[in-house]
Amino acid sequence: MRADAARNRTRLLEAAARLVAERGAECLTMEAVAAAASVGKGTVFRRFGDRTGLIMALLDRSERLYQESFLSGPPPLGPGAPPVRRLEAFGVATLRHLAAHRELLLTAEPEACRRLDFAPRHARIAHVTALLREAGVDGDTELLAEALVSYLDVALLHHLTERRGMSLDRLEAGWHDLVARVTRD
Amino acid sequence: MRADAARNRTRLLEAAARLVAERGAECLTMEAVAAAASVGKGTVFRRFGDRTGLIMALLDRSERLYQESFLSGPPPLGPGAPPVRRLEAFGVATLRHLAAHRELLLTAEPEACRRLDFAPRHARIAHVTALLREAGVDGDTELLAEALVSYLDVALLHHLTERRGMSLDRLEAGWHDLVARVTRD
DNA sequence: GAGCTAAGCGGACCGTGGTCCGTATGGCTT
DNA sequence: AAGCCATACGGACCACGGTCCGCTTAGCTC
Repeated sequence: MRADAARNRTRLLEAAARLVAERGAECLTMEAVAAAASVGKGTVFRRFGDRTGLIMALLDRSERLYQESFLSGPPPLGPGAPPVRRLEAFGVATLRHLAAHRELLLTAEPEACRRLDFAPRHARIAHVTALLREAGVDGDTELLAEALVSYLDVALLHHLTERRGMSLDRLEAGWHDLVARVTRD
Repeated sequence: MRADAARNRTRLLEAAARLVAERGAECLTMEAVAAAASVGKGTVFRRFGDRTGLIMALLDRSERLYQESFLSGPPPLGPGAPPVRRLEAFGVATLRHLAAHRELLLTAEPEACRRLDFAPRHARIAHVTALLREAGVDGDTELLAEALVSYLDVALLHHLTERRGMSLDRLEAGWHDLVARVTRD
């Protein structure tokens, strides 16, 4: 990547972050970001592909931390704790991660529906599948993982907390319950 | 509703159905429907609110039939069979319903993500909640229903069958497994 | 440092969903 | 039959995501 491209990339990310901070995620239009970074609109698209790509780039740092925490962090989230315990912690961590970035993720989702195969989800599926197997769950663990991870969804989280008035605590308890039901033999 | 409005409504629905049949769901743009019905674009929006509304109207008949089948149809889907058996049948019926209208539903979904509260989903949640209680499942049945219904999602179905190459049979088996795990005590 | 070329840039342009508002008319009242 | 007005119409208009392509420039080569 050429120097000017790298510079523009960081300028765009900074401008985008500033926009979100000052005016909310809804004002994060591609044109506004371009203008705020004093750059052409085409440049934004070349750097990030599309709106979802830009948002993913914005969340990248947080996503890495989150991912590391369950892949190699301390127990009970990371390795060292029994698999079911890790699964419980994973769901809670994920719900909180989603809640923290809810605003941004929701404005990205329209595109992401089609992108149910985007990288973060893949990682979650793989992780849950591994934990289920480790826990000795038999049957179609891959599909079971898909079902479980579907519960850990921003849109669902948003719907249940905002529209249906459920607390995050309740969702977390729901996850514990779900894991317990699925893993007991 | 005035007579001309009613006439335009049916003309629009016919035009939309024709468009989908002839050129696929992707060509179902609001402007194309308006043109095909020889009507102004504004009229389409007034009648159906937005694109999702139009698509829901298009699927309304099928949705009613589907809904009736599990609310008052013959067992094991309808009343008469034991609740767990009905739950199993419900999932299979829903997966097939979704698969049948996949194309149309997918092009509507972008909007529908925000609309996790749209009527059909409500009905499904209510139904599953009732069956879980009837089956003697204790705990947060409402939330458990949300988790189960999240598995019955067009976008997920599409992803798993097209992108991951799973068969519909496998998804149905996965539902049976899920129900078994959740309801056993 | 001149010349070359791939990489990058930017903004005009397009399609689509959705809004708005001035105009037309169905159909009720008298 | 005439008058009235709520209802409905239609298309110009807007915002935004995304594409395209002719122009610019970083930075390597000689």
